[in-house]
Amino acid sequence: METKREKIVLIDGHSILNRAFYGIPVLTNAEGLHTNAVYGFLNIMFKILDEEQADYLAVAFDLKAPTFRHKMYAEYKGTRKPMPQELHEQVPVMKEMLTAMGIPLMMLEGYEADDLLGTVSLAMEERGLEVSILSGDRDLLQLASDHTRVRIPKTKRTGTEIEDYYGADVLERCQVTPAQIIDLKALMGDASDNIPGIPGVGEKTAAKIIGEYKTVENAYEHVEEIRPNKAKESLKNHYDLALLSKKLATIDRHSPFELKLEDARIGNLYTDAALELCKKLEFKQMLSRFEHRQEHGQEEKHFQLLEEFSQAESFFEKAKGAVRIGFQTACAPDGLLGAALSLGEEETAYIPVQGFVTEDYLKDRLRELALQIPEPCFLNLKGQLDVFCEDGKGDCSGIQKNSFDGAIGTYLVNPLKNEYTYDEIAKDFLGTLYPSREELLGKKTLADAWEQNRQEMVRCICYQAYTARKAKDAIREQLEKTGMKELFDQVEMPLVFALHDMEREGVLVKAGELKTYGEQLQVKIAQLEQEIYRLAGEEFNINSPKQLGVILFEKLKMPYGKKTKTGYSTAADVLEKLAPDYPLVDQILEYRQLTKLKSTYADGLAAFIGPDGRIHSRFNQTITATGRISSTDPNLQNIPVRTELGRQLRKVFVPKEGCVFLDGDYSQIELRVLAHMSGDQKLIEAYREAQDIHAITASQVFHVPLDQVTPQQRRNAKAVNFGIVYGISSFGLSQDLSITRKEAQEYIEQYFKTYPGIKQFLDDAVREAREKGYARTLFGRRRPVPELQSSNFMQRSFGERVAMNSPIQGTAADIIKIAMVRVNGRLRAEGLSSRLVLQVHDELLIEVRKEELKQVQSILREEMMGAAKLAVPLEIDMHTGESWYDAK
DNA sequence: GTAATCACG
DNA sequence: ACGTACGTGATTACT
Repeated sequence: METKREKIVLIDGHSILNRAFYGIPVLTNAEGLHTNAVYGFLNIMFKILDEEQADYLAVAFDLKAPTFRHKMYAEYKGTRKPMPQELHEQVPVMKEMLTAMGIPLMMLEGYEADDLLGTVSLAMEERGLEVSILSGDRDLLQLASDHTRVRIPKTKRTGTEIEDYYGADVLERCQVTPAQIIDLKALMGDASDNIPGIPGVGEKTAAKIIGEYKTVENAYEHVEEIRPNKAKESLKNHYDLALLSKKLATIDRHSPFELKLEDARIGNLYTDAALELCKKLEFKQMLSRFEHRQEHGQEEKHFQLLEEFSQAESFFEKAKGAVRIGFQTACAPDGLLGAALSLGEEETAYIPVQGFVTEDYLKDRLRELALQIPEPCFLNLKGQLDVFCEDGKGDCSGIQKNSFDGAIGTYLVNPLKNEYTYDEIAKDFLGTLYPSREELLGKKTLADAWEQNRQEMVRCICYQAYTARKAKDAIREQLEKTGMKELFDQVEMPLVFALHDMEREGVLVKAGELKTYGEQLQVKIAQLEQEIYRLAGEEFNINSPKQLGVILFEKLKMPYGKKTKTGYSTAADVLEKLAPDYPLVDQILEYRQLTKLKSTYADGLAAFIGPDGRIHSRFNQTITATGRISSTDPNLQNIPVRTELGRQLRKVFVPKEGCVFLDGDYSQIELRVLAHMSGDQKLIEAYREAQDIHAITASQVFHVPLDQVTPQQRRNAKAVNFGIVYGISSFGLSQDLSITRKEAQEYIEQYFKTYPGIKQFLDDAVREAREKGYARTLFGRRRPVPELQSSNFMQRSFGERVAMNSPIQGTAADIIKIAMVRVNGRLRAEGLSSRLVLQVHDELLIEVRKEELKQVQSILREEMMGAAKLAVPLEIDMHTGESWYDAK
């Protein structure tokens, strides 16, 4: 019987860490420690181990002290470029992690990792093992043989693919033997490894020479035969360099390093120490590996499934005496499946709708409890409010007073998280690791999971109720510590109810007219399509930027402006520059506009019209980094308005019978916020004086009387005003205005000279964000800006713009949220049946009962204008109409 | 699943 | 030298 050869995997530590660092976007833990390289390293390491089922593993690192080969090179030319701080700080962490996993580190004073890999691979091969060397460095190809495989990870668009080289593969793909890789590098050099090579000899020439003469030495024996002449001369002039380069490129396979094989045997990688480190680094996905391997019984909660009516009854009886309860309902599209309640550490139970526990019974009990107990707790309350509101009227006021939503609280504490699920919240505030919903249920719906995987489904719902109750104190503590208690209690929590009301209300859409609109578009699209094919001389997919690029820039040889990662840019701003000269481009722009309207809006919206004829979009409160809300399924915050054809769409959004639309929108709220926050006297006065702020800006910046400002000057001033709000840069402004950077820079300087308070404010905003780690709004909302610590210029610049923009955009978001809460509250308090239906960042749309119009107009005006007391007035424009189109 | 494009504030 | 405006979401093509 043939015995299987044992396998060892050897990893080139710095090389893989380096690849991971540049391949994975910034990742930091709560302490601000960068973790992306360690994360990427572990990912690829696990992938290799899973795939190879190896028996042994060791990782090689260079030591800090200059090695023999470095020294030689240092004599030749300086030292290596230092690695960035963000990577540097991860090296010890990586070593700690490997050590925690019981993986030996191979290091030896005076030798590079390459040498250790070369030495150990040779020794292991001689002992009869199969060797795999994992490295990003092609230098190591010289180590490949029949039993040593060099594995080089490549980052492809589809993910990481690994190129494998045995000895024969090197010959096949590089046209030289592994040993000749050394000679090849000696001639062509390797910048990344600081091998100088022969000047003027690149990859092609080097391959040709080595292909013919096999070694550097032999090449010099026949140096006179070498062609081209340039290469020959360079070789002759740099003999010493060739020898040095060869020495540098040669990996020492006989260093005095010895790996004790038993130390490298792969045991349990998922040790307690590694688990702790993963927790500290916040490697959530990595942690699931630990959970699968170790029985972590200690965290298993006492979750009960109460299937009998009598059990449910007595549980509810006990619940009545509780102070704090965590709630989590389980909803399916067609009704309530059940609910979990968490009363205390050992008292969390799931009660399914079945038998005598009917949906109505359960709802009544839940509502009753939530109204009665002092501290009802939730995660994602808005999604559950239908269950807790009184039937019919949708009145949730009863539970509004005390209820606490931990997901909203967590969002305020850190708005950059992708998810605010129970497992994330437990990790952040309880320091415990619960299996996520995905881990428990996969992609199953709750209803399916209840049928197929009952135990896990119950655990999932119970974890949510449990975490909602358990995490409350820790979250509140953070909110107080960070000065966001008031924002949470007075704005975000009440907003949950306002948003719920809006979602429930929906907005009426004329389905028939929407359909007609789409059909009219389709007719024009078909015509344009034919015209485009005619002008292009062939049929192609106009929607494919790739195909379009080929037609425009290769076939028709139009000058291309920008390039994207994958090809020519066909974005609108590029095409607009071409449109005057090419009728085809003009047609394509129109085609784009029409197809967008058709697919996203005409067809897209139609699919969301419910049985009640209305669209119930979702308004998300935990998505944006700045504090704005977002709208999905469908997005009603980007309905066209800028072009007339698109704007027509708004005619299908109408009030119901007996109602009109009332629309209020803030006039330049962000600039007004800027005027207030900066305290710039000139800008404040400008706003107190007159309406047209852009013209005033132009007048002051360009030193011309207000009545002599040209339209061009006004446009420029307007662009600068926008730029300021976005975190001004001369590049961005020059792009926007199609001027040079220098001119843009002059505008900016002139602007700052006119409004010195603004310059001061923006500088302070960046400085404060850099010092404290976050930007802050007028109402105390925070946005972390970790990019400011980056050593990468581009990322740091981005951080600076964010630090300037977030307080402005965020404060405007705070203000309209306050207005919404107050408007919604007054509509209900004053017994009106008019309701908010949409919010579009600086605009509110209300469906108003006609007889309530006067009263609602006052409410909307008062609450929008009065939402904040600023140094400048908060002006609004208000309109009524029989459609959204008419009300704007 | 990602990239490109384009709709909004 | 670097190579961008801030914040979102939906659709389409393509791998």
